[in-house]
Amino acid sequence: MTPELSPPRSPVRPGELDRTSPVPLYFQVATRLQELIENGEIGVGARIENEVDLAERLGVSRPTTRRAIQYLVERGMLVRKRGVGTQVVHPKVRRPVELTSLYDDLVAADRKPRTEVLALRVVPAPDTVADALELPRGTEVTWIERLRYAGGEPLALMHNAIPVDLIRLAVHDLADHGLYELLRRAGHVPRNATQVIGARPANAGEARVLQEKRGSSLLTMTRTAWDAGGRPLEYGSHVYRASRYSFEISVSAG
Amino acid sequence: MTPELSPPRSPVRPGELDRTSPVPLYFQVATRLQELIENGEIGVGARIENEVDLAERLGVSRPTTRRAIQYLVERGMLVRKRGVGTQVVHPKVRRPVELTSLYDDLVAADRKPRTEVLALRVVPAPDTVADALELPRGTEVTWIERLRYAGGEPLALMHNAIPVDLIRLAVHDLADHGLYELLRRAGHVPRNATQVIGARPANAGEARVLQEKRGSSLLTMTRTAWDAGGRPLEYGSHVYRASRYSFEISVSAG
DNA sequence: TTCGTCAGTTTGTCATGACAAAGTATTGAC
DNA sequence: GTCAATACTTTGTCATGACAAACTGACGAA
Repeated sequence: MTPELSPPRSPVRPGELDRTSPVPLYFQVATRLQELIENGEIGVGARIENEVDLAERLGVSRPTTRRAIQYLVERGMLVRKRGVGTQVVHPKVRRPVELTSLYDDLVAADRKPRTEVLALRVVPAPDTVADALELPRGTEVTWIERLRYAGGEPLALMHNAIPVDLIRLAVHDLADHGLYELLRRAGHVPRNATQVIGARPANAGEARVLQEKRGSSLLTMTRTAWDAGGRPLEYGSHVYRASRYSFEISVSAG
Repeated sequence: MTPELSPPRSPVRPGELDRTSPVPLYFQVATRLQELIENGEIGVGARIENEVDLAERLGVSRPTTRRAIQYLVERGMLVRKRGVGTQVVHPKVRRPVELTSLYDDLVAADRKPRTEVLALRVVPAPDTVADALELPRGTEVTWIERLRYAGGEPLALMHNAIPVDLIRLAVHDLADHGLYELLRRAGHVPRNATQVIGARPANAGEARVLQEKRGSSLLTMTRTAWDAGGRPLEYGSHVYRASRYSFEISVSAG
């Protein structure tokens, strides 16, 4: 029943820990373990060394080792069973570590994104937008309209609203970078978001800028994003060409 | 800048802890804190008592208190800042605790779901399905086709494949319960999933059963779900009427 | 006023030690 | 041979103690 009972490997060598570093010990251990797993040096299903031995061999305490392992358990790379041990789980279930934006995704997929900024101005927020951003109705927000290209073809028409006091945006910044990258650089790290994804036929204006036929299917997405403290960062209302794009989403419970 | 600096409340009273219970102390503390937060007895933005005092007052060690708080931090209810304290965050950003299925969602929204089972048989898995479920190509799987109604109207056409050795399914079970509920009841708890969401026009057959016009927009979703150990539980390929349904998704990083 | 310094508060990291609970493997009785 | 009891392994829980790092606010010097 038990998978390959390969002899527990030696995951991390003691010399690799740096006690003078500002990086916490548990994090150094976790990072090294993660590398070994991602490089396949500890195969899927294999058991890692038990906590007690690992701690002793590395010269750290058991709680420190435990915390390192726990860190990887929480992001779904390892599973622990009392009385059995700790095993590496299949890579597919691992949780994404950051909230990504379309631009980041396209860059990562080498699809050569380009952004055309259609509008950038400060306007009073419509009620739905103000409610989403938890601002008093009528508060002014930075309003952005962008056309996103990938591989030379139009892909999405994007509308965003951002609280004015959060960040000063310039057209050339938006042309060269994703919105989330700019927010992060300004110290506002998106951490939670709710998205509503739907579909509808394209109207005439959308069909024109997206080079689709009128009536063809579009994916729609409205999103509100918050930082770790629950502060609303961004409201977005976007349409994507369904013929060229789909959402890939990882969900994990617990 | 700081929100209401209400005096730190007394969140948990010492008498509420039961050291003879098999429920871990840290979990008892966490549960009680969670109740207080959800009941609004500790308001959004309010600071909770600091770790050291709380531990002393409850008669538990600081690590135990810390672990309780950490538990709530990880599910997004609390935020900690070194040198500042621990605050309650806005309810909107809290992470869902379970992977829900369409049926559960409809029940919760009181939209009176009904399910018509169109097919339930064992067939050799197509290659894409076998790959998704990590089975050898050609392995037999349980294949389900269902038509899901809500409020008397057709809503979605659903196709699922499930490893045969996982669960024995009966038509009447599927008619009365969601697939995830049945899986959970059989001891297979879905924990992670990847979904790909897209859109396309309806073909003739889909339009007929869903009572839509041919060519109207449909939402498509393919999903693979795994349990905590990384074992594939289910592959699904579904289409939804875009005019009646949209996906609401919470994403959280870290 | 403005800036830096310093003390105080609070969370973050780490070590050591102990016992409990769950699962596995072995042993022994029948 | 089968089954139950036992020993062993491994993770889970909890306590105590210590110091570090980040933030706040008050104070004082320029």
